[in-house]
Amino acid sequence: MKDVASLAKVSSSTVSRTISRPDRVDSDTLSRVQAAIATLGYVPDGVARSLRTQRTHTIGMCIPKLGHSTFAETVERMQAELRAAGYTLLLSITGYDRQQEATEVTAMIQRGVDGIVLIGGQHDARLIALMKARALPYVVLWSTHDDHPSIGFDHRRAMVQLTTHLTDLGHSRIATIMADVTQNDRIRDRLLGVGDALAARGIAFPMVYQRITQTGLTSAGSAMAELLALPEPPTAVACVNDVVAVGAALECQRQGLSVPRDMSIMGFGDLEIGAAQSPPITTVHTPIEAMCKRAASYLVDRIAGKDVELRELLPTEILVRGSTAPPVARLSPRSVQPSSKKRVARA
Amino acid sequence: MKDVASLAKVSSSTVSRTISRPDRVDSDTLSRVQAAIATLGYVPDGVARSLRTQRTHTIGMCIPKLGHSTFAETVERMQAELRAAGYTLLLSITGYDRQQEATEVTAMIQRGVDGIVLIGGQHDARLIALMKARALPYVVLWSTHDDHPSIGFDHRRAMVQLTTHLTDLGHSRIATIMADVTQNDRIRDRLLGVGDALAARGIAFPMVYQRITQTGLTSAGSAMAELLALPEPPTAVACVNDVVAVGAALECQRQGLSVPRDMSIMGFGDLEIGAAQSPPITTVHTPIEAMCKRAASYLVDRIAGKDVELRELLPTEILVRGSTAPPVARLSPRSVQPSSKKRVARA
DNA sequence: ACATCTGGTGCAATCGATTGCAGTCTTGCA
DNA sequence: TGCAAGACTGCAATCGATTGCACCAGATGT
Repeated sequence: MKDVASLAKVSSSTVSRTISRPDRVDSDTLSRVQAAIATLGYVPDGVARSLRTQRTHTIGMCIPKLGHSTFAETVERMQAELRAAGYTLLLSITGYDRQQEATEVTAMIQRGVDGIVLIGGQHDARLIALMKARALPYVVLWSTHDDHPSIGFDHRRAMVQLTTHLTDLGHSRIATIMADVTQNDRIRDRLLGVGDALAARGIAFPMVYQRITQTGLTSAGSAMAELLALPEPPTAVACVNDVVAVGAALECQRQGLSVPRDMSIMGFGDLEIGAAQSPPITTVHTPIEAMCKRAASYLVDRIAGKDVELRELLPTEILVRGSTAPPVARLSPRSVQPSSKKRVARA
Repeated sequence: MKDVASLAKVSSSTVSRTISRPDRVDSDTLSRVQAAIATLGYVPDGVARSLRTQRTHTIGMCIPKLGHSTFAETVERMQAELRAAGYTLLLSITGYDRQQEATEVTAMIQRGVDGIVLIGGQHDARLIALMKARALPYVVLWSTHDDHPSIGFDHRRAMVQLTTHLTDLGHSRIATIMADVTQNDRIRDRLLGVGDALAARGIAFPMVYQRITQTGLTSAGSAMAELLALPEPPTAVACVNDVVAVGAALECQRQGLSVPRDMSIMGFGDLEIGAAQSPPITTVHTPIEAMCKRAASYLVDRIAGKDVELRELLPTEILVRGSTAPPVARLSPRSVQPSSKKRVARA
């Protein structure tokens, strides 16, 4: 910067102003300085700028997993939104480990991020305290909470609707393939939703019907195989997400069962992998783009010092597709629907 | 920091040393300072430290896409490796847009990243010049190049092997579903590999057999449909990656064709989505973990000032699985193999 | 003709750490 | 007892920008 200044025969203040507020600089001087910048290939030092302005234009984001999951899209969207606002994303993948997350976010805070994006409501208490103490803007995605600025979906309600769709079809032996509930409030809510819907119809929901698995086609397949091996296997399975649903469907296919005739299968999240299947998987659409848009603009506003709030539940949309149909055993003519037709219900 | 210093009745130098080189501080003083740090909840300012040390412990990474692709795993691995070395990842997704990539990486450089990770060999010339001018360590993943520190695979050779597997089975009408070659040297190499293998056997490779598509189950399905609609459809299809292969297989299934009896399908990359299919997709395994390990340690060494080089081709492994078999028309008893068995060849 | 305003520029303090050097106090050894 | 070595600690410069304030010249108003 000093070199630029002396080459253009101005002070460093003017160089600085040339970059940050060109309108405050005489047009003659401006072009002289710009020429100097060009010939010297000067790139301003963001670290020094950040030290002075106390702003890094960097947002930290922690997600549990990137692999075959919905979070990839969340990251992609979030990154796009933030880039548009002039921010860069610091990413960390913490594998559902709260402690790890706390460590990583603390490191991010040390690096001076202007804001934080987290997934879900369960976090290390000291981490939350740290962010609040520093008045560091942050936002929680994928679920909504009283004690966090957050935007998400009503997982429980969506699952009630989805499960009610199954009971309406006449199913009474309904199983779930979920992930470990303790690590994840969103999945807990989905499981509760299944319970709600079944309880409302007085349908039993025995523990043997509640399988736990990792997200992944293979492990989902094993879980499905276990269900099929039961003395009285279910006629329908609600899965924690579309990947698991596809894994379950593939296992059925492998065992010579037809979906949806012999087994109805539901997913969650409306991923392409589910939509492209034949039959396509009945699921619930989660408007990730809208979620990321709102979250990003909240964060940006918050960083700008605005006193905004965010505590929002976005509507979800049940997508009834070909993978669910009435059970063969107790096919009641009244409730039969052409299973290939698409029906939509709003939440 | 000043507060901590005065509370502990030492100078700020000592506070600094307490954090960075505790062995240089008297144990009494040390504990006094640590106590002060704890009571004040002091977190050192990484930006200031970076300004002074000229090191941010941050690595910038640009990838083309995150969605349903192999790059998710690359990011996840890379992040894990770098974290272990004390680095945080700055991520940007640039959608195969070179200009965008240049802009984003420049922004990262301004933010003071210690190193850069890029995918593939095609980049904006000014960007490369900028990195070289600043002697900024960087590494290219997924393909190897003379003019970049790089580590990848021999896509062409792997594809030759894969295609030769098809010709060995007796196929002579072999099509490809690739992505746009102009944006991506890796895909170009794979396409060249198909050409090589076919030329070696004197088999024609007409343009109608060379479909271009986006990665994605749905668009892959349409490409497959187009191939099937040809007056003389292929008997085997080599796809740009496993996602596309699965999309193609699903389309076949939808049209009532059986894989591999009526159509042999090959993928690339050994993703779970391909392995979990029935039949599982024949593909080539790319050792992403090893690649990321080597790349990360190269970068770390480079940042540490070591004068290391990296220009490596990692071995790939052809995984012959159930989705490929001899064509029905010219089934020659000698070359038939049980299609569910797995056979492995090293590259 | 004089006071006032305004646009353009430079000075110098500041952001919050790190670190070479020098000073002080022990301790060890001859 | 004297002196060197060694262990701690503090001083102050430094990293590279930003920005409030002061200053100056020229324009404007009365």
